Amino acid sequence: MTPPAPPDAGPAPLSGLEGAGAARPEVQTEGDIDVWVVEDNAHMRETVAELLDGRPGMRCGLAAGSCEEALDRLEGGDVPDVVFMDLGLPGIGGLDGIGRVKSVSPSTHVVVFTVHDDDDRVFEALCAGASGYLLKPAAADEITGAVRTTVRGGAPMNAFVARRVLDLFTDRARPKADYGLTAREREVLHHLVDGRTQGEIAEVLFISPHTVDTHVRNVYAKLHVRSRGGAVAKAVRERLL
Amino acid sequence: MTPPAPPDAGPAPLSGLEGAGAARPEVQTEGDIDVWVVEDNAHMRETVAELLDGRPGMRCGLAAGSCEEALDRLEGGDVPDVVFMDLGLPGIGGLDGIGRVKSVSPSTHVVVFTVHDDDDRVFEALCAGASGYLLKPAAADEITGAVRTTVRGGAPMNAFVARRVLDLFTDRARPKADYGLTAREREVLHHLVDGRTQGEIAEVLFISPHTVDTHVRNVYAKLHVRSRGGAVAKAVRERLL
DNA sequence: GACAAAATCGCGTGTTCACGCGATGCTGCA
DNA sequence: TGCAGCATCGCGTGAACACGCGATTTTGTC
Repeated sequence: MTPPAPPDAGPAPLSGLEGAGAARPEVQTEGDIDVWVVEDNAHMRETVAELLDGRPGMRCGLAAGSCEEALDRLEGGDVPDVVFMDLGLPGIGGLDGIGRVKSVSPSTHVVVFTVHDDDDRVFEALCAGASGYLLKPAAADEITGAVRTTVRGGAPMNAFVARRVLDLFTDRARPKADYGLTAREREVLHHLVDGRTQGEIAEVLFISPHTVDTHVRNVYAKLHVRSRGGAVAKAVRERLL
Repeated sequence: MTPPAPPDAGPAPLSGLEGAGAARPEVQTEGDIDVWVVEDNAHMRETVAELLDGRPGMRCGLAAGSCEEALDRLEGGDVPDVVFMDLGLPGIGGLDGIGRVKSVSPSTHVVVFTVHDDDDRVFEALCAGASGYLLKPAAADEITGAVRTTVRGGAPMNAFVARRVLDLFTDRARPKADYGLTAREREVLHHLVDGRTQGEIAEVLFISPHTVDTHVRNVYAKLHVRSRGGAVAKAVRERLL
């Protein structure tokens, strides 16, 4: 887990909140982390952009109001290190935007930045390739910290989003239909998934092939399928074993 | 994501580090969060236990050196809110321990507390039902924060563990063997998974059943299976579609 | 333009499957 | 004491499958 310690300008100095457009250092070294902000709310966009530009070791290379704008720049050849992506965007939504950004530039880390924290959006965003999930409102240090964490190979998200991720991916949420299969039927189904023929199953279970046949029929009936392929697919997909 | 705001005694007062066994308040209200610590290193165990007992709103109900000890108490009827579980334990290991604790008391949150952060252990721990993953060494506030976060429905873990979780569950890490299937073969395989017969597939694709048969054979050869069930299972399990 | 890979089509044969229509025991439960 | 649910066994039939051994055409690439 030891962070690979890539581009980082050391611990962020306690610089406090930057004043509105005051004298900010315009030095943008090539080694800086290039962060793009895609956010339709102009005020929020500017605030974040200024925050990023005001911190050493990072800069805001683009503050776009839409995915289209960012994608244009991307296809132009520019490649940011991190993209902060709002989800509630006009035109190409943020969820689609994540996938498009990643397909054009797989090395770019996309961090979702949104007020929405429902299961579906979290799930889809992460499946689309997001490397982090930040909730608005976020403190300045949360945002800059997320940038540094991300380029170091971490996935910034709070504990509640993390829990959602866990629940989503470990199926604790899923009801897990069982179709009323008996133990014996499940056992037979298991062998079917392993690619065995009815005859082979009969040998393994020390029962008649006819009995296996009966079990298979019952499984088909309960799973509402009419073929081996359908039964196996349903069993694997819905984890009925 | 709004935390359901359950038992919580407000923000932890900045109590500093507690002195060694000094006069600590022995008030243990029934409403306190009951935390058990399972950790074979006596010094670490005592340190954490004292930390927990020293904070308002929580108490350490058990400081055990082994899973067996904790499981005995569990089966005796005691049910903690949170269990801090070390992974490198003698006897029943921590990974097994998680599953056992959860099976006896599903409502108990198990938080892993370990120095190990490799993929396999993180994966197995979370699959076994862990609600969080804390890395040693951890600051006092990290530990008590993790307790509060957990009972509020969060999953405490740092950004690097979170990234591991993401990578593990979204298969970004997995090489994703493709067995050299051609586009057409993948298409046919897809229909097989959907439970269609070769004749039906032929109709859908406007080709001869013989051609479908050939494709199916090639798929079998490439997947090293000799039956429909085997092919479908492999396709679904390894996401070849 | 040659060559390889892929996609297409064909036949025959033995095996396995899906399903129709039975049947007998055993167990738990009302 | 039923009676339902489960597991077991049996036979027959037509369809689908797995595989052996061909073939031609299309497509892409060097």
